[in-house]
Amino acid sequence: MNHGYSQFCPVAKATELLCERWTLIVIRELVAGGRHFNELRRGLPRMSPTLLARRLRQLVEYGVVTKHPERGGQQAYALTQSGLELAPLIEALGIWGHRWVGSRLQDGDLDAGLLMWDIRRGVDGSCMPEGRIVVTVELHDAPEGMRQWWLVCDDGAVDLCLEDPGHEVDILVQSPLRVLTEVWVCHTSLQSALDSGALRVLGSEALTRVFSRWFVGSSIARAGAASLLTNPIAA
Amino acid sequence: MNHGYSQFCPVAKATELLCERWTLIVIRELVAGGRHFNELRRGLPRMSPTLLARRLRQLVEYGVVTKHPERGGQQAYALTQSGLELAPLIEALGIWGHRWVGSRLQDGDLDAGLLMWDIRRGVDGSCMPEGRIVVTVELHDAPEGMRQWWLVCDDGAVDLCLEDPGHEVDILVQSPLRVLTEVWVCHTSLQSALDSGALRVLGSEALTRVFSRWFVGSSIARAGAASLLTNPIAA
DNA sequence: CTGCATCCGACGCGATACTG
DNA sequence: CAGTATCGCGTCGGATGCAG
Repeated sequence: MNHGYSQFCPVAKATELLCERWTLIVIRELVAGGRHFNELRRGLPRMSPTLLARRLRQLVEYGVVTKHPERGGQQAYALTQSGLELAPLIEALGIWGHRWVGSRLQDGDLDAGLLMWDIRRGVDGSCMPEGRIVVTVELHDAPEGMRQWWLVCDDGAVDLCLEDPGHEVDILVQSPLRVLTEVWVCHTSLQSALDSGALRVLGSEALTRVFSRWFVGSSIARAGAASLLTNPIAA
Repeated sequence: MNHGYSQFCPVAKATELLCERWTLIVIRELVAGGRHFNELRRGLPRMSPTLLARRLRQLVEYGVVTKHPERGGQQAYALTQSGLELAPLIEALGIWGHRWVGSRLQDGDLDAGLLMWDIRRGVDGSCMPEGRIVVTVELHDAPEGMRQWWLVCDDGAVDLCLEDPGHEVDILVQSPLRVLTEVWVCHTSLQSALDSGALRVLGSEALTRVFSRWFVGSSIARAGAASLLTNPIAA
């Protein structure tokens, strides 16, 4: 017996491929726009490169992902049609997870680097005014070396730095890691985090108002929160 | 590190629970109506009872399944609200699997006992005329002892036997295991299997005509085939 | 018969280090 | 940057046993 289920059922055949450890998380990264090996790794900090390589190879083999070389020796991964059709499935899984296991965030699930990486690609750049806006995030209880971050927004594009890029800071965010994470995954509203005083946003009034529209939460979490509104949990 | 992903993303949290080995297949069995431990086992012939017990315990712990004793010392498992909300997800997974990995049926995926068990609960009993109808299935290339089956239909209910119940046979089906499986999962149409001569349905003309409406294929495979019609794979 | 618990062997996985 | 090499451990599968 290999790793299969020895079942003809289409659910079992799909599960054989998709529900091996890490596979769906890798696909989530690809759906979110990851293209290169080490770019994917940033969204998968606890996955060993060996296993990521193996999973990508499997996905290519099953026709879910393509891999082709770019100039400079880089390899570019992309979802095929069959992979793109997994996007609604990932979203449904996220909605279910948000609704039913979202409150089970253990301390071990908190990760400052992962959070900031997800924020970098998830904020709504179209909200920001023209020109360069620098947002500093201070996570005072994060591990040493992961406490201060800079998000440099320039015409919709966002850069993430762990070292001071030297620009003037426009918005300063201060929060415990857990609070910022819970706001980002739409488990707590930004407003209630502000009201409680756990999270602070400092800057000009105009910019702090923009912040609340810019910092909307990860797209998957937003979908989960939206489905909660239309379909509340029965008491 | 335990078995988690150390990620706050709702997809990762859902995956931690749902995408462990066998978990989704167990839920599929519950969605399909399985209630008791050994009833579930019939749909999971390659899963060890130890692991099934462990998975059920996990699902109860996460509030996806409830377990309560019935008269006679039996335990009844049932999906909670959160478990019921996984049904569309399972279906979507089945549709994807049918579309993209359905043709990857290896010989090891064929299982006469599992097929007949799935047929037993998947046929459309409402098509059958009043009174008792006995359908015999002969899978001549199945393993010794799994070659002849009786489906006794009585007012919508269907009984599956591996030994001759002694009634008169109304419909006789003869087929290789692979052909009947592929028809059941809607990978081959019943008509083309009949035309090729691989599959034979013997009996009165009226009953063999009923058979084609009765033997419609597993519900998950039907959903997959239907989605193929409305959304064909681009060439 | 149902619903597990226990033991053991195999292998998938994680961590770390290293290479073209 | 994009992986491969190696090794130890944990989890899974299979067989067996057993209580209600």
